Amino acid sequence: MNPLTERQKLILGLIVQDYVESAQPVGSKRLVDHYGLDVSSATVRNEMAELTDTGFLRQPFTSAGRVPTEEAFRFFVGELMHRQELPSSLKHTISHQFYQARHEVGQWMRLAASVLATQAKAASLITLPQTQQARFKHLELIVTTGKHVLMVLVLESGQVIQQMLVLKEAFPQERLSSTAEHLNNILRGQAASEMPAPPQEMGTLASEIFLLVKAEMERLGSGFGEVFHDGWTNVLAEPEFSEGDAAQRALRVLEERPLLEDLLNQVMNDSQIGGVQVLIGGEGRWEHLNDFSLVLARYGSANAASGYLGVLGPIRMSYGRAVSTVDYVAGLLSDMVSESMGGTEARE
Amino acid sequence: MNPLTERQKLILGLIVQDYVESAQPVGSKRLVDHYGLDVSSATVRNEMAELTDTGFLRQPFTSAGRVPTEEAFRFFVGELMHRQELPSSLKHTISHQFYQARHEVGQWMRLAASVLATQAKAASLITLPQTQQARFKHLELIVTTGKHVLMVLVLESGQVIQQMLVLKEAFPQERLSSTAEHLNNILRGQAASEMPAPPQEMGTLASEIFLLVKAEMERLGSGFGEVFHDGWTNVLAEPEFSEGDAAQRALRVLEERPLLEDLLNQVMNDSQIGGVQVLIGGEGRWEHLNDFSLVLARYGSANAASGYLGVLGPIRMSYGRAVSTVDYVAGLLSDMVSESMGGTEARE
DNA sequence: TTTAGCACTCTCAATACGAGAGTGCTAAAA
DNA sequence: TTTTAGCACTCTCGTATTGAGAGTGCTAAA
Repeated sequence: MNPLTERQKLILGLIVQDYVESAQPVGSKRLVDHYGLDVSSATVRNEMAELTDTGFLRQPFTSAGRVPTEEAFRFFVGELMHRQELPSSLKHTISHQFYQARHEVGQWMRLAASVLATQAKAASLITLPQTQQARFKHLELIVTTGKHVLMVLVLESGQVIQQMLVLKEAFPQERLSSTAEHLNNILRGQAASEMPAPPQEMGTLASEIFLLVKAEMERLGSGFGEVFHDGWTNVLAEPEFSEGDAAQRALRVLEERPLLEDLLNQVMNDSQIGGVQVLIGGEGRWEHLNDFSLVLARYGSANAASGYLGVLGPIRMSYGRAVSTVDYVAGLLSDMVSESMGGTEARE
Repeated sequence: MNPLTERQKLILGLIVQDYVESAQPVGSKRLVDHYGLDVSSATVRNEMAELTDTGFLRQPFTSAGRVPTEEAFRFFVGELMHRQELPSSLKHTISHQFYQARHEVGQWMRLAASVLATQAKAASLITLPQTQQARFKHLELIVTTGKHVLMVLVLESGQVIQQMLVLKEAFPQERLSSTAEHLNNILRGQAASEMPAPPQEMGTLASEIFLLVKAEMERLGSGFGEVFHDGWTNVLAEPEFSEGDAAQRALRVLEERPLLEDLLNQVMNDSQIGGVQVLIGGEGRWEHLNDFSLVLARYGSANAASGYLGVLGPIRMSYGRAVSTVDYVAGLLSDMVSESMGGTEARE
């Protein structure tokens, strides 16, 4: 209830720090010995008793050391933690790697997943950058052989969708090109929701393609598409998951798509690009995350495409490192998005 | 040494079957009771003692039941197993789902991973279909805004590569289209290895794009690209992985790319499309797979693109189900590949 | 060759016990 | 009033012990 004294904050911070490193309950004596406190262990014990009453610490059993509660981690993240920025030499290396991967979105994603996982020593998740509302930009139809036609659909956000179509009959490339050109003129700048039914006078070929384009843009609007990830072995290596079903529960976040979509929508629904959200434990809402924490951010640019990224680790994770890593990578990806899709903001 | 008698084969088969279901060592009495053998448990014990000498069974400790060795599973898969085909109603449902996903390769992959994981109750892995040698088919350059240009590169295998380029100066669409057309004429049908250096007389823009195309096609040639997967929770749910580091070792197959590439290259190097390879235990060569088995197949069409797919589960897995599932899905994907890239075989 | 019978072996679960760690409390010191 | 030393107390964890039970291997008879 009462605000914590400075000394209590110090002790709480040290307990969190020690527990994060050791995964062991922390005792009063250990605290005094290792961190050179200028009070005795008895004094620490008194403070610890108080912190236990306040709900920040708990004892696994009568005479073990103390373990921080989820509440303590939330307090730590909110008020005690200081970021552990990546060394700038490392930042240079990383941004150089991103520069080399600049051409292909899939490569950014894999790289970002790998960097997040390695630096935060946790599992990482990233969704593809997507627009709120997909808008048509350009359509290209390319004959491959006979009835097989490759449809390449470009959205204003820069997303590209490719589909292989098998038509009922073969058409020459010129016919397909002119059809594509025709549709380009009709559809440019439109969202799926604004598209009418194909006009009566439109040819069979054109209206078939029209409907495919519309259907595909509608499909794009739902869900996050592919989710990239890395570093699950980091999580499985943590002692708290060496037995029991916790690890399995966490993997469900990856494999049961609705779970992840629900989670991101609820946690990030009002978050701006630039901030980092920390979810500690299931927060009573997500049982399968009961022993895990998530550090999440949104990246991209507000009026073009944006996506989510984050790391998942044990509650006992190094938040200082995780938050600054997530923040840094989110910034990098935001730069990548606005650079490579640079034109799109000009629509304003 | 001596070939097994029919009765020994029967008993070995039953032990494997029972152990797969129960995950418990199998005793002689249990065998007689549950499977209605018309011999006594003492007789079974004698046979079991012999099978133990031969190396097909082992006892976890002096007086537990018997557990099949890896050798036994290999024998089982080779000679005793009968496939457990999926019910045909299920096959219909599945092939219908594939039909609906026919337009986009990523969707096939996700669907196939999901079907494999669900039906074989194991983790699934699939690589994208790729050609041995990427051949240029078509290039398209699309202005997005100002200096930002989208490059769409189509290969004869049907693969499409998209890249966002930022040029040094802005060009009008017509200029880019004619450059693309020019390159299309020069490069059609060529593999990266056959491409010369860009001719001197070629313009700066054209040769810049030329080099990008070449570099990208070379990059494509190495590695499997993205690997789709599903069903790791199935594996983590197995009792043998509830503790220990086995689960972590298995996930490394996914997260350490060279491991997977090495594995697929060695196991599948001479395999034809149509066959199923079974890898039981690490086979002494892959330590991290020591407690796991893999059922692998190649799909695609020999002269167009092909890829690998398979499931990973405990050694104690239901091979009958896994083999027929992998085989069935491989067949489906092969059909998808040859249908959607149908034209390509015509090159012959 | 098969089978009944039986002694034997080894695991697993339950129990007991001591060492050790860390606490909470009390009373003295600052 | 706050801090500290001292100490009894509590509880876990590792080790040792024990008994029940499961399943075997062997022997001798069918």
